Amino acid sequence: MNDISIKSESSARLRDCGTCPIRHNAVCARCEADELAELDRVKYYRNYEAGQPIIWSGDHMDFVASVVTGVAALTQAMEDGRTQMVGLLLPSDFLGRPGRNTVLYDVTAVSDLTLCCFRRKPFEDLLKSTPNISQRLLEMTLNELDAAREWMLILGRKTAREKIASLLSIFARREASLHLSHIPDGARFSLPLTREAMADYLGLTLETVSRQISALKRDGIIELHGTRQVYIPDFGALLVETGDDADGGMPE
Amino acid sequence: MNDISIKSESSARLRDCGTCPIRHNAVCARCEADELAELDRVKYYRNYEAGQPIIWSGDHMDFVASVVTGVAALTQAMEDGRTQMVGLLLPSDFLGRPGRNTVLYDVTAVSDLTLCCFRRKPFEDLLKSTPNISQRLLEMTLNELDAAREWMLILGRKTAREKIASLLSIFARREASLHLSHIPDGARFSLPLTREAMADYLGLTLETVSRQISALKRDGIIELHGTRQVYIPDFGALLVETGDDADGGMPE
DNA sequence: CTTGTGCCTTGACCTATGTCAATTGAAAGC
DNA sequence: GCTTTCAATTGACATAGGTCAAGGCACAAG
Repeated sequence: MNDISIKSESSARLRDCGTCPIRHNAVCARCEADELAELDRVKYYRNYEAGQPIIWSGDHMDFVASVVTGVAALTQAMEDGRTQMVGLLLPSDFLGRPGRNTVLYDVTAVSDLTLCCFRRKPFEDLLKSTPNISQRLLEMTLNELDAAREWMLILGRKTAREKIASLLSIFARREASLHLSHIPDGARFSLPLTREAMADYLGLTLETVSRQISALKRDGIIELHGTRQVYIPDFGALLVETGDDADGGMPE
Repeated sequence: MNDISIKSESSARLRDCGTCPIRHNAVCARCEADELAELDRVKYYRNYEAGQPIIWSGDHMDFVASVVTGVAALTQAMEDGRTQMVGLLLPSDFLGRPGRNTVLYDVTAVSDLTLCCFRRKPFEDLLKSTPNISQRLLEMTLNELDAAREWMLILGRKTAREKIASLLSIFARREASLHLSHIPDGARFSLPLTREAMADYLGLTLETVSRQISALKRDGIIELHGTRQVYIPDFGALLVETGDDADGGMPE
């Protein structure tokens, strides 16, 4: 919600890179004016409503894109309906795979979403000729790989409670990095995902997610306002619940 | 073992890129003679014995490297000893993270291992000046990200039996892509991992791994010679057990 | 051939999480 | 202000996989 739900009316406003909210974080972060102009020639915006599919696994994909506002999810599905989220794209994240014209997972808009799309072929050409783009993309991809690996530890080894705590701390941290400066003690944010989407993210069922959230609430680790607004009185206490060492409780 | 266990005696022989077994797959795959010469100036070889640690999470890492022969594992550990493998590096795979001088996971030699190392700083400079390197690295990183995402589905949603079947089919496929041409019906290979390492890979315990392997054997999906030699009479049957759709059983 | 030392297998039992089903809550349209 | 609808909670119960413990197998060293 809040800063996420810019709808179609704004697509005109967004056409200018100068005022683009992700100007300094996306693939184009390092581009000079002339390079932006090149990109501009192959770009267009697209809007999706919350819940809308963007592409299906196996589809032909003739563009790559940056998420401007909103949240998109990459999910893999099995025949029998089991589903695992394998990527969560937030503003400035990159969607698509230069060098491949087909897509390996379903992509869905989790919230209302605006993409800044680039036609794939010309983008690939730019990639070759513009180190400021290809190097930024390499950096972003390495970051995503690191995130994916952390996620694997969560999926493979953590208990349900630890999984939920980990997810909440990820959101809390991100919220902090956007607005406030650092230490998010007393963080407050609204969950961008339904219980079902959280379950898909964490390899759980929605019932287990619900139960563990209730348990964390009972134990005073989190407070809920309604069903989406989360308040974290003591971030350290939440961290302990994630099972990640770091320090955990500083007393002792 | 077989083609993997080239030991220290060979490190001299390996000094020449011309005869390097990974010449056409590693980061250097696209390099011209002059670019190889540049790389050569900052490179050196290192050998590790099976089981040896290479670096620990948090350590300073002053090199990046290509795996020349052998297998290395990236693992994340939790305080209480739980452990999850998050990457398995095979010959030609890249180790290290340009732009970061510290390492996020433990790296261990799973089998005897030879690395072709590049001093980090000069490698990063080359990366900036040599598109043939940076673009190959981008491509490889995107591939790893795809693999990581497939792995997430395995970790998050598959049953123990499906996990084992998936792992075996991954090995079978790789074996095939090395030696034979394609369809690995009647594949035969030796497991490069102990039961414990497989458990770490799959987010299981070693007992469960053992039980599921026994079960697949009982059901005639695989045959074992000793404890490591695997024979797969009917690859399609194995695929069905992975839970991945594709086609599965062609009859029907 | 004998003894170790690491794997690996197998069994009995336990628990975390999934499954199925009923209820409650809360935002959206009339 | 009601009704509808979709999301979330909660409970009772089932089960896959973890835990603990005892052997077994095979290769290496003597």
